[in-house]
Amino acid sequence: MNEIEVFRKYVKESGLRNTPEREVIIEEIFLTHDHFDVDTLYLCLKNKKCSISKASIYRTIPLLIESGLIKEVFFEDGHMHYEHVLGHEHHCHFRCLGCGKIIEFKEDEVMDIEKKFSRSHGFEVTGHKLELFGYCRECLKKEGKDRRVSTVDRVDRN
Amino acid sequence: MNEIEVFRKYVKESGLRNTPEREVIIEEIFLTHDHFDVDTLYLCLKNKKCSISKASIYRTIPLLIESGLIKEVFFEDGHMHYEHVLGHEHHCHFRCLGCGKIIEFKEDEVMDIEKKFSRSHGFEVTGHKLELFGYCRECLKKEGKDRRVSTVDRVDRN
DNA sequence: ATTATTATTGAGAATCTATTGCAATAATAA
DNA sequence: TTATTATTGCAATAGATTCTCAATAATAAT
Ligand SMILES: [Mn+2]
Ligand SMILES: [Mn+2]
Ligand SMILES: [Zn+2]
Ligand SMILES: [Zn+2]
Repeated sequence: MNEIEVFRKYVKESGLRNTPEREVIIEEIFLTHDHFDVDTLYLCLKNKKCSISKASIYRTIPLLIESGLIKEVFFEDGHMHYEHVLGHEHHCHFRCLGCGKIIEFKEDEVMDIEKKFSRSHGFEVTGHKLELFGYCRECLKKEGKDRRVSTVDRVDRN
Repeated sequence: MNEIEVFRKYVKESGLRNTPEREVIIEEIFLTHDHFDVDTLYLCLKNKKCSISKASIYRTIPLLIESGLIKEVFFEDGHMHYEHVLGHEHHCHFRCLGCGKIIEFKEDEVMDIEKKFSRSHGFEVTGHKLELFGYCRECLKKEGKDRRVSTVDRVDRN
């Protein structure tokens, strides 16, 4: 099932109605694999044949989340950013404090942390969000200061 | 050095000026160890002898972050929430999707993830933010459905 | 201690994101 | 084809944060 089919199914099962506006929004979102936000999405659609009101976009976002198509990634620059869920396996993010670049990476060890916490607290853990931050290679080079450690692990953080 | 002393040092070194308003804000923040947000901080101060304008609070927050006293924890309910850095060792958060409760916990394994990522990418990782979410014991009990797994680990998530 | 410099304050205006009311429209079911 | 009512677009609104500006006050220099 592609994103449109998933959404149609969700809409039907929820007693909602599908509309061309909603499908256009979904198509635009899934045109790339990038993170996105409401405003750039709105402007992209505006610069094409089909312009859709911001209100409709804002009203569609929760439906896309509810239907499992997208999710919130992070709040930045005063507004929320989203990313695909369908067709993307779960991943973590690294944010460069120098240039703002976001790098995605896959990490299984977090599952161990989930399990450990779940076991020790008797909670059910359904997911996580992990963000690392620091400085990317380019930014380190730019600053002249090379990465402090290379093969040897860094010691004592705090 | 306590929080006031740290801030005075920061202010001096940065060529800024210290003010009673700023010290009152800092004192109020460090009165408890809880997460906080601008509005409740503003109301707390208003309900005491010393009322301080919201503008000043908003202008002080970045200074407190810059001086290493506090940091952003998460954006929720339409506004940012903060927590202490000074006097609090780094920790992760669990958020109950049922009741909204936040649980703090300490976790060393994330350091391994940092190191692993740092090594494999040649980046310098300076920190991280890990949030788990799911359902707390009370919410599981309330729902009748007990935690799915107890001693045996849960398998296959996605 | 006095004065000069200029960062900071408070009040309100302005901005920005996100939500909502409402009349017109259109998707579904009968 | 008709009836029902969810959805749309627009404008109004709410809420958080920033900004403007005149008055104030913290520091540095007399
Ligand atoms: Mn991502
Ligand atoms: Mn915390
Ligand atoms: Zn960078
Ligand atoms: Zn709970």
